[in-house]
Amino acid sequence: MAEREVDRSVSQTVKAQLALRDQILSGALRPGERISELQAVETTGASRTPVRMALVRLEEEGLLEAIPSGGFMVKAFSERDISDSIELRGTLEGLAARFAAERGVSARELEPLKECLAAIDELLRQVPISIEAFSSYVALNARFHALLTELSRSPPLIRQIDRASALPFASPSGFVMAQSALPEAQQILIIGQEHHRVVIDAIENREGARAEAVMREHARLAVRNLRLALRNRTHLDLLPALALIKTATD
Amino acid sequence: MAEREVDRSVSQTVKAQLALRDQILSGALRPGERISELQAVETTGASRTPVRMALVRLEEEGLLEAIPSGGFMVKAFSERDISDSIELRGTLEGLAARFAAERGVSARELEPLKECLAAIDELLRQVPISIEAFSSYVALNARFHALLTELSRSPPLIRQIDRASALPFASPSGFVMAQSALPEAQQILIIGQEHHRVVIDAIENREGARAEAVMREHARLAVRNLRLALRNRTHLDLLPALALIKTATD
DNA sequence: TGTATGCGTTATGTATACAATAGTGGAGAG
DNA sequence: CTCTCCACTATTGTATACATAACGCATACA
Repeated sequence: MAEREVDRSVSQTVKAQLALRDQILSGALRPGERISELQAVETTGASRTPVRMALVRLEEEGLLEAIPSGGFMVKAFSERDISDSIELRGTLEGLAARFAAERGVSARELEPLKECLAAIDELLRQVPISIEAFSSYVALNARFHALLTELSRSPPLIRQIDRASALPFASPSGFVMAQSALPEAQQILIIGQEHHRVVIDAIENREGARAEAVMREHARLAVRNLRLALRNRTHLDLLPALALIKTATD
Repeated sequence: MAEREVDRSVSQTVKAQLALRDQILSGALRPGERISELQAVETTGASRTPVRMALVRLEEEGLLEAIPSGGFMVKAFSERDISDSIELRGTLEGLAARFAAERGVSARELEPLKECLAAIDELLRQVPISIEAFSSYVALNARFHALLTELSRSPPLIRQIDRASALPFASPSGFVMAQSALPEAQQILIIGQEHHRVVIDAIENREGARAEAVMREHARLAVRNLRLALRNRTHLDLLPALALIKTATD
């Protein structure tokens, strides 16, 4: 019998949660597939109690679905579910931007946002963009959105946005990855960057309505691009998050 | 030793979750107070495993907060947290109304909404409104909002709205309860009812922007009323949900 | 041949035992 | 008298044993 290798650095619950999430997002577990606790115990190395806690968390996170008769299955999403999630997130980010604008933000707090902006500008100067630069872009973009969310100073809203981003395609990096599958990718990234610039400007000038509007437009752009990207699925094999979309068209 | 009385009709996990939620919302457990598993085991009648699952769920729900060193405590909310949550919910409901309007809703689907509307009208005809009628109003109002949310036909959005309503004051009945503490309560309920009427009309005529706008206004009204109600706290002792608001002014 | 019923297996729900850690109180020394 | 350190206790984190319910298969009967 394999003696259990216990890693004491992180809790078993967290370890199991991360491992299971990886399995789901990587597509190792397919949508609709039932997830067996025993199997999860073997693959994660934790015992049943932490595995169960991880499963409950992932269910609340929206990646799993409880089966009425017991147990959990990997949730399946339709294309519309995904695009709705993106729009949902854009709406919440719009509210965050408005809060930031209305409540006032010091120049010092905007500094890191502007640094992000400048760094992204630098990356986008390359035509065409390299793989490494693209991956830096994804990270910077996610950071920009996270910082913007923080500016709202509203813990409930921040929490909700985090939740809404649990679905990989609803997260900023999800946007970006979907867009990367399009031929006109770089042009789209530049438009998105323009949105970022406008929202900062609106927040600086305390124009709440404008800040909100541009973030919503930002999300609508992402929705359009996602739709386009899904039309030519050829490029999308690389996107593990796509594994979550049901194969059957509903 | 007391033999454990096992209720097989519902799962122990659900039973524990409901019991704990009750304890929190009723104020039996105060904000900031650490919640002891052993104590929860005694009060809920379930054993530690289901209790822990319930605690995890309540944490994801936003009612509890994980303590870094282990365990959970009852989350405390500032007045702004609550008002932000109401506005957040209004924003999401606005999106739901817009989706409903844009995607089209059959007359048959609007029927139950209109019945709600009529029933509420009937109740509000009493001046002043009786306690029983008021409690019917709370239920009908919650039902109206739930039905409206459903019309969006967007599972991710519906899910998110449910989540956003976990905080008691962010729920429609929370709106109503806060409003009920005001002298001008009935007048406010009538204004709210007017909003309901407008959103139905907008959805029927497929005016997405108008449907969205009125739901957001609806929430802003609730925020204003909450602020007013909190000014004269005298009436609010009756609102158990208030137990979640931190006592210390931050 | 098809359907229904019963039994067996498997997986989940629940309970509890064990381990480890953090917090607390007391005692001793400076 | 106060501060620090050690030990003990209480509580959480983890593992596993036990109970129970669901699913599948096989067999028998219509």
